[in-house]
Amino acid sequence: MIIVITGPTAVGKTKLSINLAKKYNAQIINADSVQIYKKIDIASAKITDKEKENIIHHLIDIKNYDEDYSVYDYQIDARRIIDKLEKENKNIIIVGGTGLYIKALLYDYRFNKEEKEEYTNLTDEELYNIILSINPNSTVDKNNRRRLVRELINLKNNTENNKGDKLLYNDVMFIGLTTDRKELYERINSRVDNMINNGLIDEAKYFYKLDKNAKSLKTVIGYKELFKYFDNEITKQEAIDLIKKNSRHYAKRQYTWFNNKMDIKWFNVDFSNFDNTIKDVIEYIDKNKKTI
RNA sequence: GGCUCUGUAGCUCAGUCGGUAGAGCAGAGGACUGAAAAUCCUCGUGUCGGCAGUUCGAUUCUGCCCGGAGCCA
Repeated sequence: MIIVITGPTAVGKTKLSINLAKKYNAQIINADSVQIYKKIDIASAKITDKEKENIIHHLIDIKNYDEDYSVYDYQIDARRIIDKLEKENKNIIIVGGTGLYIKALLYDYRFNKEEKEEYTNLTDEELYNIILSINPNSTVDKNNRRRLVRELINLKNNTENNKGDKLLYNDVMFIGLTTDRKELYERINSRVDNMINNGLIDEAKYFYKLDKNAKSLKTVIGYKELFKYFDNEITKQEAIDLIKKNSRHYAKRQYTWFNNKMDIKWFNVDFSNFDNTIKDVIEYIDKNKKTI
């Protein structure tokens, strides 16, 4: 059985995952694109060794900040782990908020080996025109450089995206934790304050000194804002407010993905008594599981 | 008490030489196949502080009133 636990940031996914892992004797596979990296701990609200309660966690802390990692790698790594665990008849819990990673892992997303290319010498418009000359029916977003570059690479490699809507594994349950928007935003705001009080600034400073332009670091919410503060572009308070805002926006984007790309069974979290939430989820799993 | 400025979208403000108004932020919705905590797109009707006057017509001009800021006494 594979249980996917997802949802926006700050709703209690980690806590639920440990409870379910104990209940179903499962191992956990991380599905958070930032927790892949070592030492990005506070910023990513990574589970601590103590909180793991001896549950085996995969794909956490497997890369250094100066190493690249992408969906492509994740798909390979995570599928390998699933295959191994399924052979051993183990239950699997996938936890994380990176929707694309989950989708690419469990559905038939196909990536091909390829050369990297940035096309730095071409403008967006030039890229767009080249794409149209090769494929007049292209629907790429002409303002989105990342997509333009991607599209052109695909065209040059003659690879087309498959539909990717076929689930590759049996007995998978998608569980989402949610709460109303106002409550979520309040939790996000206070979580950011906690991070600040628990050493986020030191953690960011550590990486800032190492390499503030590292690809893996400069996109992390909590670092990118503090880096601006270290560069004296904004005040500390402005940085904190920015972190909160970006976290809120991030949560909103997560919802857009989950609501439109995946079929998820949502549970409203009872924050006053989380055990109720755990009970509801277990009830649902026991009713819908096909194996074990 | 007198003088000056000010009251417009949740917030900060712009604007209408009189024809009922628009930006930024906040917020909302969406896209998404190799940085996805990324990247990108779309969305702004609100007694224009209140009452009266002038006017075909006032948020815009005038008067009074009620808030706010400053200066002088």
